Amino acid sequence: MDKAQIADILDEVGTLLELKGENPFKSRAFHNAARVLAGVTEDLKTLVENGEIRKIKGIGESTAKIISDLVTTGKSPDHESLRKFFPAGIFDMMKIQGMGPKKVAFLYKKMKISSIEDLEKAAKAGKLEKLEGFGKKTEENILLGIEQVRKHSSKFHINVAETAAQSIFEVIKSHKGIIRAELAGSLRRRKETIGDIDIVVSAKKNDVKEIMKLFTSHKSVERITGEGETKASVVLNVGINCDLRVVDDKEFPFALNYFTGSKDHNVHIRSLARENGWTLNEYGFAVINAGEKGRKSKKVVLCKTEEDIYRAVGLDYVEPELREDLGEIEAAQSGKLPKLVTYDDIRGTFHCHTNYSDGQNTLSEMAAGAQKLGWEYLGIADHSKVAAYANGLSEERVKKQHKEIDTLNAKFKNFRLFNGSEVDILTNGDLDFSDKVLSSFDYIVASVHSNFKLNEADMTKRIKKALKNKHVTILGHLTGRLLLERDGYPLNQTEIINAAADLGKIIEINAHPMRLDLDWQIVKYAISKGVMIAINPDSHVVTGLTDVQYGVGIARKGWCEKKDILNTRSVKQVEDYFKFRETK
DNA sequence: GCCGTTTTCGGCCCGACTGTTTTCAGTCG
Repeated sequence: MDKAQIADILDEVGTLLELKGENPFKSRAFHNAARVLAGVTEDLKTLVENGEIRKIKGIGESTAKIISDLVTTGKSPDHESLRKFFPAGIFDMMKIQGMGPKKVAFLYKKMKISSIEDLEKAAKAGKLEKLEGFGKKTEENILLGIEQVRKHSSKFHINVAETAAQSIFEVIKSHKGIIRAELAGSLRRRKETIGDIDIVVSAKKNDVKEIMKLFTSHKSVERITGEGETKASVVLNVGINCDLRVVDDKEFPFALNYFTGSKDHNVHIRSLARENGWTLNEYGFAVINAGEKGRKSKKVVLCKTEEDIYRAVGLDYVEPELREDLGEIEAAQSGKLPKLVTYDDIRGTFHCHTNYSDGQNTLSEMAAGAQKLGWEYLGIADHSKVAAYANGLSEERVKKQHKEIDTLNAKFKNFRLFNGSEVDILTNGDLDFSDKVLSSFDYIVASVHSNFKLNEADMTKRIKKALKNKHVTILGHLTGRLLLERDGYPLNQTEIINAAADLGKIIEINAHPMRLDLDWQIVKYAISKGVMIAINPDSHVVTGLTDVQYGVGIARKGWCEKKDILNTRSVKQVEDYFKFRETK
């Protein structure tokens, strides 16, 4: 059983304890252990065998026992005995907005409701409104919530969320009463997938009502789910939840910090504030009165920016991308935060699509976008012919594109388009173009886009065969996170990286350059083997100019050097990031 | 359940909003 599965079970134990109505701190301990475990990089089996697992902060006697049981036998008696109390469908019910552990457990005990279907039936029959603590409104909201769960994914890819957010954010930001405005939450932390959009603004009191109205009446709002004096919540028509919070300008940095999260980062920061005798909330610091615990007096530390807040609790400024309570706070205490790759470090990217295939922009628009960002090159890698779904290029269209690239390149100064192709790896490991056509490109990205259902051994064999093709420069999306919330296809990543190391190939990792958490172990392994990596958040949805905004090519050695596009600064920073992660 | 360089017991972040309630529990982030 792997680490992710074990973390899921610890989470489930935490939820089961909540359902049982146990001490909330007890259930939190399990959720916390799950999170800590997910960030552990060492081999779990070794940690269990040598007892080191107990030394990890957040993993105690009980959680270590569950982990140990799962690692050695694949089963945990503690987990299984808890599962007997509630049927599996109960977890689905908790995905419905407004349905927490108390309500779910109550409905199960009272009415034996144990699935979304049961719940829907009961709500439609009007059986819920008569129950204690429930009412007509709750019943309606449950039905709306069920509809939403069925209609939409609970997570959205960052560029879907960002597009939705920008449209409403621009309108709010342009209101004359706005003093400061930021997109917060996981969007600001640049997570790969986004649960909901958080907007934090500061404004004069007189304008608050109008700003709230502007928000709830925006054209992209499908439904208003909450509307108070300073906070409103809506569901946008793409299905994503969006919250607006309006505060006084002196509270803005605190609100921004609070709503950027992550929750675990906030909790840790607050405990640091407590050590100083303060409480911290979204409005500011307050001192805790001695003797009268919990009572607050006036604010003690004036902070104009987030930097000030971090300084006040003795920390270096922590970039939003690092705020996960995975060691960044300890690093900030000792001045050991890594310097992140920034957009200024990016000199170009290799995996971009144009409207020749499934991109949204023309070659010249893409080139113009890249130059506007100060980049030195852009690699065009449209799809190959078998990718009919993506309007893949035939041999004739490849020639046409090359001509157009040549014409454009002749006009550029200090900028260059590389003519590449994202060529499909066919089921048998062959590539989708002949050798002759392949040799007409500057470089080839070889990717799997079909037959994902092969078993691990066959998929690995297929990719290794493609890697051996001398024309292949980059293996596209090794991590294979092609679709939202899908973990990609089965393949032996270690074996592939070893092969790439032997053959001098580049591996593409689909993760935001500043957020390599999801894949950092495999990236670290690649670097340790001397394999060059190219990082993209998710090539499959990165089409059109969004490529230019998100994509990053990080070259380590080899073919890029020949073309004078080595990006040593970024590599250094990525390596620093890994060193930082490694010491956690 | 987990933690601790003042601690092995007594804390554990904190507030807005909703819907149900006559003062608050539950949910959410």
